Amino acid sequence: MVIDQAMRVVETEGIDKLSMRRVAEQLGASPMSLYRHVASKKELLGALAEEVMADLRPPGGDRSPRARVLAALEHAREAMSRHPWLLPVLLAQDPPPVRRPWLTEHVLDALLEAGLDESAAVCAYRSLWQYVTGHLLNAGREDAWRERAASAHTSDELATELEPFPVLRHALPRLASLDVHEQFTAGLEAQLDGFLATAERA
Amino acid sequence: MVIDQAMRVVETEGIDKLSMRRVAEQLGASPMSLYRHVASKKELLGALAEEVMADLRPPGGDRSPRARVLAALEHAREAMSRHPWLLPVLLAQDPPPVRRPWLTEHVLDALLEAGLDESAAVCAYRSLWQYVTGHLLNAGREDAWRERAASAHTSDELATELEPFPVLRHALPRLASLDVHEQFTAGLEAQLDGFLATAERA
DNA sequence: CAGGGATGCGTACGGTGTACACCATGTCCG
DNA sequence: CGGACATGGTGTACACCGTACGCATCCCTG
Repeated sequence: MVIDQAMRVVETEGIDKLSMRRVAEQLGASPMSLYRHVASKKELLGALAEEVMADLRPPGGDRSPRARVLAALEHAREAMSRHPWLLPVLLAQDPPPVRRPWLTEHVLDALLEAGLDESAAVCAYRSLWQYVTGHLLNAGREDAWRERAASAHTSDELATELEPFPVLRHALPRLASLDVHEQFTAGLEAQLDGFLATAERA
Repeated sequence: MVIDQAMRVVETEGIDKLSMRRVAEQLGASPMSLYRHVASKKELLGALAEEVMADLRPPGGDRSPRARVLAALEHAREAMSRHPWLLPVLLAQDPPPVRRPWLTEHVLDALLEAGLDESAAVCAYRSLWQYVTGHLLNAGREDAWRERAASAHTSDELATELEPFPVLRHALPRLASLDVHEQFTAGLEAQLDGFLATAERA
C-alpha cells in the first residue's frame, strides 16, 4: 500500500516531490507510520524500481539473434524512458538489486546464439547496457542542447565562445537536427555489429 | 574563492558533504555570504564541474583518426573517473553548460578525417559519449556486482532466485571476473569500428 | 483474564537551501 | 566635504527533509 501510494506520487508529481511526509499525508497517516512497512526511504525507492523492472520482459519472436538483441534493448530503452526517475534510482542503489533479470538473460542468450563465446558475450552485454543507460541519461537534456545549438546562430556571445572550436561550430546545426531515436539505434547497431564482427574474426 | 573552497570540500569530504553552511564555515563566514558570489547551490556545482572540464584536453599526437578517437575518449574516461561526482553533477545541470568542448571538437575532427560525413560524425560522437558516460555511471557499482556474483556460489537464496535464468547463472562467474577497463575499451572499439564500417560501405 | 508483541503515531533533533531585511565599507560625484 | 551608491557580509527565519526514540493502542495467544 505504501509503495503503491509512493508510486502514485512519483508518477503524478515527479520523483523529487516524493517524501515520506508527502506519502503519509496522502495516506492519511503520520510520517513515521511508514517506517513500519519500509526500513528507509532508500529501500522504498528500491521497491519502486523493482516494481517497474519486474515487467521489463523483452519481446519474444523467432528473429535472428542480432534482431533479438536490438529489439530487447530498444524495448528496455522505451520502457525506461517512460519512467525517467528509474535509472537514477537504480544507479543510486547499492548493492544493485537482483531485479528479475529477464533482459540480461534474453540478451546473453541471443549473443551466445550469435556465436560469441561466453566471456565475449558478457563483455558485450555490459557494454551494450552501459550504452543504453548512457543514452537514457543524456537524452533528457537533448532538447536543451538543441535550443542551445539553435540559438548559436543568433547569439553573438555563444558564437565567440565557440570561436576556438571551428569543427564543432560548423557541425552545430547537424547536432541540433539530430533525431534522438535514430541516433540511439545507430549507436546500438554500430556497437553490436562491432562485437559480432570481432567474434566472426575469431 | 568560494568555488575553490567548495572544490576543496568536495575533494576531501565527498560531494554529499558539500553544503553552503559547510563551505561558509571553512571560509570563516556566514552561510548567506556565499550568495554574494554565487546565485544558488546549483550554480556553484555547475562552476565546479566547469572547472574540472576546462582541463579535459585530449592528448595530441599524429596517430590515425581511429587511434585519436580512442585515446581521447579513454582520456576522458580516466579523467572523469577520478572525479566520481562530476558526471552526476553535469547531468543534473540544465541547460548543459558550454564547457570548453575540447573533447567534442577533437573527436568530431577525427571522425570527419576518418571519412564520416558530418551528420554521421555527429551521430557517432553522441553515441560514443553516451557510452562513456554510461560506463562511468555503472562502473562504480561493478564491485558490488562482483561480490554479488561471487556469493552466488555459496548463497542458496541467490541460487534459487536465479533459477529461472539459466544462461545468466552459468555466465555469472565470467561477469564476476570481467576486467572493467578491458570491457570499456572493448565496447568502445566495437562501437567505433561499427561506425567506421558503415561509413566505409557508403 | 494477563501478558506480550505488533502496529501506529507525536515529538523532536539535526540537517538542508535560501528569502529577506539590515548593516559596514569603500568609491565616486556634485 | 557630504551624500548617493555599489559591494559584500550577517542574523533571523521559513519551509522542508529523513528518521531516532518512546509512548499508546490494539489483537492474539497462553
